[in-house]
Amino acid sequence: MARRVGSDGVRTEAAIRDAALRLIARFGYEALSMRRLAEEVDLGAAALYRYFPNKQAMLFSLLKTHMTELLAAWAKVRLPVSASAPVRLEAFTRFHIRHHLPRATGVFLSYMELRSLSRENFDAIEVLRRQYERDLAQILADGAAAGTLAMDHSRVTARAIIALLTGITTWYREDGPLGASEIEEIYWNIVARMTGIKTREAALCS
Amino acid sequence: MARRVGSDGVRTEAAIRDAALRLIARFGYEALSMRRLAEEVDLGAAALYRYFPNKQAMLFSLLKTHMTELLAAWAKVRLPVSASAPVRLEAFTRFHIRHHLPRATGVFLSYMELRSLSRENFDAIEVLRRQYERDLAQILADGAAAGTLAMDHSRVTARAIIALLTGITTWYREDGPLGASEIEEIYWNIVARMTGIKTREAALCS
DNA sequence: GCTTGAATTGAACAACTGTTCAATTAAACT
DNA sequence: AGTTTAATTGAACAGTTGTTCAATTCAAGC
Repeated sequence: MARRVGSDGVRTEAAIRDAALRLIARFGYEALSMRRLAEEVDLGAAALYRYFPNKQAMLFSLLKTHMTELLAAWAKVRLPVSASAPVRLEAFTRFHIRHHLPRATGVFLSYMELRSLSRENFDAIEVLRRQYERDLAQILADGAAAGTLAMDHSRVTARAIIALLTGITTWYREDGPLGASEIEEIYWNIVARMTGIKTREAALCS
Repeated sequence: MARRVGSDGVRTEAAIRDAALRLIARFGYEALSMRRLAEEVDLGAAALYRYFPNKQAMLFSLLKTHMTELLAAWAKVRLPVSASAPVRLEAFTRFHIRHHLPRATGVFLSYMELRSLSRENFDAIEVLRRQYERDLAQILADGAAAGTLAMDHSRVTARAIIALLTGITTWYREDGPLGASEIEEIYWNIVARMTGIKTREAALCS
């Protein structure tokens, strides 16, 4: 039967999280039963309760991990405010695409299953989401103030950009016609245009 | 009252559809039980099966109605190809926002619960969705060909625009700080910029 | 080999699932 | 009135749900 790695509970937990992400993305949180998930990782359903106190906590843990990983990864590549807004914006755009494309299932979950969270769990995730959004809005506001970007509402534009970039994951396929780097270029051009960049690709507006 | 069909069966069905839309948007399709839905409209659970053959058919009906209404409404305001691409694009943008803002729950469902559809039901909805998307892509392609718009990939840009516009429904609140018409202006400016419009607001690029 | 403690299990629980159907009520038509 | 048809129901069916727990298997330390 299941040839588990014994006391290496870490690998087991990772396998559970992985399967849970995949199955929830495919069928939805409510539609996924603990028995089905357990079967996927060759365990009895009861064994799952050694890794998560209950189903809701499992979902919360998945979503929270996704968001904290996102913020941690962004913190690593984020440019200092001393850099110009267009350069910081390009860094954000490329980072967002690079980080999200290989994590399509996690992204999907994070935007779809928020409603399955209890109120307090939802609030905890929302705080993280807004932090990310605010970071982008700040870049846009800085650019508008410095005259290197041109847009009407930095907060609204930030939301629009994130929606547009995240939407990639709904149609991107690894074996599709467009490669990740092509997509990166196309979308960076789009973002550059919609924020009225002036320092780069000025030819676009001539 | 002269019709043979039902006392006010139509009104009952509308009430059921309404409640179903609301409850599914809030808790998800899988999480909504027929008994809970029936309770919401003061019926026994069994009575629902007079209006829909089963739960899956109900969801499909809701999503299909949403999409056909969208396409029908768009067909009414769509401009002929004789009009310039920028004008047609503006019509599309404003239409999309006006149509979606008062239908937030339906929109949410249409993008969230696709995975809860059976394969064939999914395909039927997908056909409609792509038709809408192709319509926008055609406008962009026409504009690019005529030189009145400038973008790299009309298909990709069409998806980006729809994602960005539809994303409004995730944060728009009727009692929020931004009114519908304000949002319409902001987003039309965004779309105009990202498609490199040349005939209007040329000052943006100067 | 024996002990220890963690990992896993099968069985059980009570509640809930979508769906069916004969029986019943409500309404419409004659 | 009565007759016909539509609308609704309660009860039942056969599964499934998340979760608990005593009993068991397992891997490592002695």
